[in-house]
Amino acid sequence: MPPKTKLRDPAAEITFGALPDLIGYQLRLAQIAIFRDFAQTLGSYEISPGLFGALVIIEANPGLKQTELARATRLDRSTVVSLVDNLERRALVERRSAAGDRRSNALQLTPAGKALLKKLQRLVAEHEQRLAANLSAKEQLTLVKLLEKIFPEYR
Amino acid sequence: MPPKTKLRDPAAEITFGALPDLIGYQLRLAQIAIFRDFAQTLGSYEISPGLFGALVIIEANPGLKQTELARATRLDRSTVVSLVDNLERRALVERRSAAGDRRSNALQLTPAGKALLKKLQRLVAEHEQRLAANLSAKEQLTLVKLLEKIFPEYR
DNA sequence: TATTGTTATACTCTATAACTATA
DNA sequence: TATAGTTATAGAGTATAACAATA
Repeated sequence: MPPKTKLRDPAAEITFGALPDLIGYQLRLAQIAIFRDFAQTLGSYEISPGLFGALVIIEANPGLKQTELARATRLDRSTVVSLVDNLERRALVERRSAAGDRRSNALQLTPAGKALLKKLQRLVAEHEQRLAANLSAKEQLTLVKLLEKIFPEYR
Repeated sequence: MPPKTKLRDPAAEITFGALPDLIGYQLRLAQIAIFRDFAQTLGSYEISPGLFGALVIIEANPGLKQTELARATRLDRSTVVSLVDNLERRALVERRSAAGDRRSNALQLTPAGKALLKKLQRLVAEHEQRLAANLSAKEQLTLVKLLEKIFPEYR
């Protein structure tokens, strides 16, 4: 007799094979959930995790060039152009002329950008509390430390 | 004098403000690196983490319906249509007629699908070893356990 | 009425390649 | 020659809404 695939009991639970043991899989699942909560938390502001990160980096490094922002965010230079377009259209970021190199832009938050970022940071802190609701303070620290050990050579 | 934004020293390193302490941020960084290594590892096979996960789930639950696959992968039903189209076009998955309900498809791996999945699983195991290269066996286990505690209500 | 799969459509995120202006 | 920013374009991945077939 040829080997036939045994079909599953349609009433049975779906199983996930070896997936749940994979770090990559659990990380992806966690991120899907995190992304949804993030979007819901910042709902009215139309700010993605990527845009939030860019705002934080620009605030921490006022005057940085787009190429530097691209490196810091792991995005292509061309992708950063639309990202900055987006933030500038909303008057959160300004492209200033950089002192000493007329090719590059010096990025800065506008006062409105700074004010918005303050609000966002409060909301993101709440979001972090929610995602870590089942983790002790010590576990949260451990988690960050372990995540930092994944492909540290690419950071 | 009006408060002026102090520009950063152009020779200085870029800093990341409060981002590195955020679980969500570290998770995103880790995932970007993992995704790139995954793609490189499975390079010639054109299989994304999502497609790999779908193959594993179909193998573990032969005969499952598209709607069930959608739930398991956290994708919309319509997204699963193109996912299955993709795998069926490559003769890795078959849509069989489901016994007892002519609306639904019973999904199964083809022999070619099973053979490919075996190869992929070996490659993914290598990929996991690489991403966890800096983690002890105990740390790997801890990491998975901690990740499972993030928004468990969405799993 | 409700569910399954499907289609048409659109939106977000991202990259590659080619261009320009400056260095 | 090389770099900074830009544009045009394309591809992946995803979702929403409306529909036909079937339950």
